[in-house]
Amino acid sequence: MKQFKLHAVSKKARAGTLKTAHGKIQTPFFMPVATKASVKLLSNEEVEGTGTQCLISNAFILYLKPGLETIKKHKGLRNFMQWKHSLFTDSGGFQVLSPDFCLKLSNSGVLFRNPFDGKKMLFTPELSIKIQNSLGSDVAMCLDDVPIHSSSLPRLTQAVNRTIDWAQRCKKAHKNKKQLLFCINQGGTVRELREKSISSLLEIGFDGMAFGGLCIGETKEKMFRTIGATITELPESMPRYLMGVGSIRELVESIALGIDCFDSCFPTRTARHGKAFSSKGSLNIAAAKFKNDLKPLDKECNCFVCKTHSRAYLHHLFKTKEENGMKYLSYHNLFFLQNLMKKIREDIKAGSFKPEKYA
RNA sequence: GCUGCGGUAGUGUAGAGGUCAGCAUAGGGGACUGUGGCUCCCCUGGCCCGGGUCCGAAUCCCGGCCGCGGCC
Repeated sequence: MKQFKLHAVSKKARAGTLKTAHGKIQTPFFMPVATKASVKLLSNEEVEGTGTQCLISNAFILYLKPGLETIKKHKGLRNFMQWKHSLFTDSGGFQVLSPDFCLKLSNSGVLFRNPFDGKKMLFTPELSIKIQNSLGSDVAMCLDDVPIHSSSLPRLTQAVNRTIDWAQRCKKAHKNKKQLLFCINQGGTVRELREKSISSLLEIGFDGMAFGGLCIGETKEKMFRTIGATITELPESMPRYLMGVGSIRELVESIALGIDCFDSCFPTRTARHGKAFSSKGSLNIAAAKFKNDLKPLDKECNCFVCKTHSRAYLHHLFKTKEENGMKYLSYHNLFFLQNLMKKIREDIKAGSFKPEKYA
């Protein structure tokens, strides 16, 4: 992949650059989610301030609302939301399969009910790609079939085969030459299925490879074992994306296995629920012990929240449901995470990356 | 002074002889991982006080105390 350049490898951990139509992303990197074209509670300037290089939005959700017409009138999603840097779009595979939408899953696609008008519609690989082409994101994701983690072997096998078939259809439908296209492997925590998924997808040929259907309830040990055992099948030149991972420990350990790219709602959602990342483990700011704590969330963090506000103040904002509390913790968590990613990139380049160091 | 109504977790309330006394909120703790943004789970905590009737009383009766209303 000529868009991806590796600069350094420290054991299995990699540092590189992913070039998109709108910038160079230093890897490994983390994307906050802007599902509905906005990182919840934060302005673009604030998101930039956290050190974020790239966001990920959601094709399916944006297709439902505001719809493609509005976004086309703005000449694309980046322009619509005024995000100046790189942007991924997720296919919508993860969302459309939720019981809220999904009526019937079949080889042709996902029959779903549009909650805004009640109409039944078929969401297909071709439609997902068409939407993502119109949105004009820098990286589009293939539509995949994501089985729940407790699925039977036949169901996992079906999902692997269907995801391969859908990836083929996505590739065929993909017309936007400025947009990279990443595929997604499946297979639960069954090594043979993952390997089959990976080899078939490699044959079709994509700009990047995502691990899908992980971190959805299986044990962390199984997740890491699965990634570790199958990531070796990938060519070095291919960027590897672990979808849906956003907690410190999982990020660090996945980077140690050779993952380059992540996205997750975890840092911002957990922030809205009062939990702040820190170098000494996360803290629940609403807990009574912080009522009179004058210290910042993390004394080593340079974010404006830590430089300005005490834990006691943030505790107060949560207890009184002032929404700045959620905003400040969202900002801090993203800043903390992006700062950690930066340190990790530097350490990989310096050859001093050790997973134990950060968690 | 007389009379009526009412007193149930910190707060607001349900409960009309047998309830593990229900609910909401506050308080304490936990969860959240390709987000339909204020979610979910767990825990603590209560029948105003005395008597009486009854196998059994938050519930019925009597007396007190307190609150609100009405009348002298």
